[in-house]
Amino acid sequence: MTMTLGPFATAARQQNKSARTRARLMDAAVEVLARDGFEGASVNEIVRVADVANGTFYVHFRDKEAITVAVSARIVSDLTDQIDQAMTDLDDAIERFSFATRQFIEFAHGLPQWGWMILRCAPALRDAYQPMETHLFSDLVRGRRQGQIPQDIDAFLVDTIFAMVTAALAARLRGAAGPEAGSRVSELVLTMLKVPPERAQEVAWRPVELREIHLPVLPKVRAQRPVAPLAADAD
Amino acid sequence: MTMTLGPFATAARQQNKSARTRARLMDAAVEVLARDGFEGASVNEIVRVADVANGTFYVHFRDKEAITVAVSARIVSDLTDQIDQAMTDLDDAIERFSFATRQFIEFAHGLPQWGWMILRCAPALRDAYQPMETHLFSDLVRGRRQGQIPQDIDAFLVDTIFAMVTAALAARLRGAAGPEAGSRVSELVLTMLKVPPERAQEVAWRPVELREIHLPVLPKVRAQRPVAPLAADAD
DNA sequence: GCATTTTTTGGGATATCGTTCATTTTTGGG
DNA sequence: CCCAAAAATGAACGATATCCCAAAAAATGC
Repeated sequence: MTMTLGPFATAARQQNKSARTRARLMDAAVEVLARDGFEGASVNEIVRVADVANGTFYVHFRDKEAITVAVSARIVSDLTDQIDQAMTDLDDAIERFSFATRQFIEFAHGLPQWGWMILRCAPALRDAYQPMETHLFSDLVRGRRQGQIPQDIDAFLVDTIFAMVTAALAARLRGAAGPEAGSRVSELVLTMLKVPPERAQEVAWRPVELREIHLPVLPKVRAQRPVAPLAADAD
Repeated sequence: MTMTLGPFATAARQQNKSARTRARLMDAAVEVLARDGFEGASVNEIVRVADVANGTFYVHFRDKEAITVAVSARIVSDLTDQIDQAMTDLDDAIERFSFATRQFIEFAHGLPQWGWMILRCAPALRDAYQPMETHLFSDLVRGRRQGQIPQDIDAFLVDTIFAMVTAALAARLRGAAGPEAGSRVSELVLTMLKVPPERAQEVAWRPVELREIHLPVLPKVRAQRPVAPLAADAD
């Protein structure tokens, strides 16, 4: 009966029961959403995977959408935080982009359910995943200001780049591409941005130390829930 | 009671009743799939939209997946056929790519439900939409052989380009981009392929006459169904 | 107009969906 | 160890899902 705990449940091991159950529901939600997509997922399936009574779900979340955005928010913030931390010493925008892309792909590849969930839910819940694009955007305008990116940056371009990176992630997850996926797509993007080819290639393929996956960020422990007569949706 | 007929139903107006109801089911399927996605769509909803008894569905299709691949196959073949026809006089691979991309996006924009259906079902039914990538692939290797594309072509690259084009289509459909979407993404792709910038820009933005939407290709009229005791799935 | 084949119909069997809520179990402080 | 608060439970609701099939309706050939 010693179930292997998911990332959220592991992180919540030291918290009170409510938080622990909530975490198990979130891990289960990731699994189901990754497998069936947002529209195809069902609350019943989530509680089945979480090994929890159906009524328990509604103690913690209002409905399917609520748990999806809660999980998405955590995934997005955990990912961007970790990648940011791993990049504190990088200033050059080109290098930052390449590193972030590679780290992101290898990261999601190491936690495939998170990766699949992102791929399957991002189109359905665009604004929940907006922070990732925003992050990307700010790094790119930095590069523009540094004079390294000749191309003008706007929403359309960021959208395009995001699509390229997620396509690379999809290829990586389905096994069509190996660990070089991040480098390949980096180089393609940089070339597209009219970065000089030698530099694009050098930066994209330079060996780099990717961080270990260390997830999720331990949530702030709160002694007791203050009020909350009914489930809270967003974290 | 004079319902406006969808593209399939219109094309099947002159055929026997079986073909006509089948066509109405397909139009309804497009509408529902575009709105709810593959996982979220239900047979019940399709028959409701088609204004047909639920039992009728199973006379024509085995299940949801069967009708989805049938519709997808028709959409893909109709689209590629029409675009091919409009390109018969174009030899230059660069120009072909740019034209096809622009035509494709404006096309799907003129028939938004088809566009949305492609966007929402392509990830779930990759092989049904493979022909589009294959088409793209062959045009690109042609350009490679013509010496116009310095970049090597492989599945990963085609995947990436396809993702870029569909992202542009999505932006166009949701109103985030105007008619320039096709040109913009064309130029980006060509730049990525290391086509000289001036040429990329010239080809991508040169005014071009896009064909009228003329759909779907009238299906070959067959006097009578020969046998088929139970529904056929693929066309 | 009639008989035969083709096609559609709609209700029924069965399963699962989301959701609520009265009840039971677990938790933790004194 | 006991008791109040917190949390989890699972039976039960109506809605909706898929799929089947005997019967009705429509189309077709003579």
